[in-house]
Amino acid sequence: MQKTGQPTINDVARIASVSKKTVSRVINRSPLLNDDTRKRVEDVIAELGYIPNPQARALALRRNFLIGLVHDNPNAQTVLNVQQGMLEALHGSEFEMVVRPLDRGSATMLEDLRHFLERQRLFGVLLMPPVSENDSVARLCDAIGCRYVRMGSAVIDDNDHMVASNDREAVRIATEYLIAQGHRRIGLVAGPHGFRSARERRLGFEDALGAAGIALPRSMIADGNYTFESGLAAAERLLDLMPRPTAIFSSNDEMAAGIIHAARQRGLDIPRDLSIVGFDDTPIAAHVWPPLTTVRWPIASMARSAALKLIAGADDGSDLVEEPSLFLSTLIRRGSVAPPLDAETA
Amino acid sequence: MQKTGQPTINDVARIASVSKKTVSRVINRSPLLNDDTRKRVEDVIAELGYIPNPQARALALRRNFLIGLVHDNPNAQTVLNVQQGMLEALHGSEFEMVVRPLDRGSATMLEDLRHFLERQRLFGVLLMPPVSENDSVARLCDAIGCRYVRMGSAVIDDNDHMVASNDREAVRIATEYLIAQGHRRIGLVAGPHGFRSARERRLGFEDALGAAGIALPRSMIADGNYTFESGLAAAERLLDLMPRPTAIFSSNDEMAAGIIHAARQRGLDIPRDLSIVGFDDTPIAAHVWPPLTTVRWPIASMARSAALKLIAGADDGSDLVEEPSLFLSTLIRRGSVAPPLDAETA
DNA sequence: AGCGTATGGGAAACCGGTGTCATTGACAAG
DNA sequence: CTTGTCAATGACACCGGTTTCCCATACGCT
Repeated sequence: MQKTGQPTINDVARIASVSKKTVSRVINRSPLLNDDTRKRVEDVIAELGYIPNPQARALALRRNFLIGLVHDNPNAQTVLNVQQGMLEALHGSEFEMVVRPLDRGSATMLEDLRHFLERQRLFGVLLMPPVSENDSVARLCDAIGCRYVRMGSAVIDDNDHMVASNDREAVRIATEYLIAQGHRRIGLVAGPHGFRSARERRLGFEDALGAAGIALPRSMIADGNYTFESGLAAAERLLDLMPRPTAIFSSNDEMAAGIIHAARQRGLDIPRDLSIVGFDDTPIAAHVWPPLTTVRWPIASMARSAALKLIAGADDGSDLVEEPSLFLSTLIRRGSVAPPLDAETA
Repeated sequence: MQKTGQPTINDVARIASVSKKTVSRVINRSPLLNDDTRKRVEDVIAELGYIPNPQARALALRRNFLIGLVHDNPNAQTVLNVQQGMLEALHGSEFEMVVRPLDRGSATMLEDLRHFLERQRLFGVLLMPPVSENDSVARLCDAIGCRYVRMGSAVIDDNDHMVASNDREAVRIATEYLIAQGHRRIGLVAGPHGFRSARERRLGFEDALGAAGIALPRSMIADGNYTFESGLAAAERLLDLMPRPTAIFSSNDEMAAGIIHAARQRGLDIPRDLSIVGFDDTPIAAHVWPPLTTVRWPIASMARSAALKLIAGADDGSDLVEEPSLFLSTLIRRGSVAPPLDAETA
């Protein structure tokens, strides 16, 4: 009877006149193998174009080779950067990536995730912010026995479960840069409540102002939710102030684009009348006019590292190089910052 | 001995005092079952929280429940919209989505894909443009026995394997709109060679001009490659012309943003001095100033439909509703188009 | 009562791998 | 010449489902 599908381990074993087990040993690079035998089996494998069936392997090994990406991040570029970083790490391994967006705000979010994890029995999941900041999600993974690594803007878990950037420090440095340019009235467009990144960035902002002895009236802080529109609305509030700020730090680029928009509508020139610093260094930052000075967040590298952490120890050759847990963001200087006008007159 | 993992079909069978096969029948809703038995088994399943192991199922059924998304599209928003549409379709089914970016231009691209498909034995793949336009990829899927559906901007395969938008017609309508506003010198920023969408959009543009009896000198066409930078460069070429165009159709939004950028650098006012129409309706279109008049491409719906086509017939309850194969793009009018100045003086 | 037939349900093989343990032969040590 | 050790390999059960086939019972009919 003609076999229809791909060759199996049995075909290889039969043709090479060895047992399945020996073929299995060849595949798994067992050291206890005669070189002649190995060669013979390898030849047959090559000739047949045999590829082990991952489903069967998964069943026998009682674990599968799927890594989940769980996210509820609204920014497409960010999500795709993470995907790219993950896939880079998974490339060459036997793991594949399955993507699971979560509906933040949905009451059944946790239940959905549990269902997903239990059904698919994933080898591990990578948690993207903001859902990664949710401790009950991490506890759920633990309870189910699913490995996980969280990405975030501050260290909120042990090194094996965490890959973080130093948002607070990065924003402090960015703000210090504005201060060094001579700015004293600096506004903040904050991120949404409940986002750890929003909090870290705000703290970094306050750190810098505090260290420079600059007062931060509540009116200089406007809330946003990381969207273009919210940035626009926040900027309108800030630009109505008398005197108005000479610089604004925006907690992400998307909102910074909204701020630019708002400033332009009032006929303000950037950076002459208003300096702006963003965060993320998404493509939008380089595409607005003027190009945005912003903080670059090494997101793909973080995701890559997170994925490597996840599959570390999964026998398949991945060396036990300790993956870093902290990634440093850097300030990218472009054209949206200049000294304030009133500094020149001083 | 304490079982460590999740309950299996054997546990259910033992506790319900039936055979594995009967449990299997319950799971698969076999009609030849006594209601009492069914109830009893269902109770045990609920009590244990039993969930069938997809790996074991995949092995026994000789097929798995993974749908691949194969893409080499540089636009993050587009890719994510497709993912969202796919996941919508897959939601509630037992299928999961695995993502596979391809390195267009890589010589081993086809070999990489073959390797991926053979190893993972995917149930099916969804092909995004531009790779979906590559016939050898489709043939590869056929040869391997992997189902596939292609997304594209023109019908290039039979309805079972294709979900298309009507780019040509949509661009014709968009261009007719520019003509109706009074424009006669209209430039085109074309997409990259080898992209079907680029060709279709160009053809639609030419259709409209031809029907209106407007000549299209070669100089009015500038090549781009769908990136912001290429749009900027193309616009610089077009805006150097004497007389310069009063309107430009850009084959996508990203390049349109570049055109806006270039126009602004020359002190041109949009839309007074230059009207611009884009394509895609990505978020960028609403965020540039002025908001971009563009063609909206129902990409998530297309992806949803494509995924439904893929899993159609996979027993699991999905009705045999015939999924549409052609999706209509629509013109979204925003602020980047106005009548030309010289029309007013005429 | 005897018999065919439909229906519910079980035993065992199978899917394609891996783990455990036994077997074999070669060789060094006693 | 035995015995022990070790390297190389095979036999067989197992992972958790599905499929095939077969049996037992209940029912309708003559």
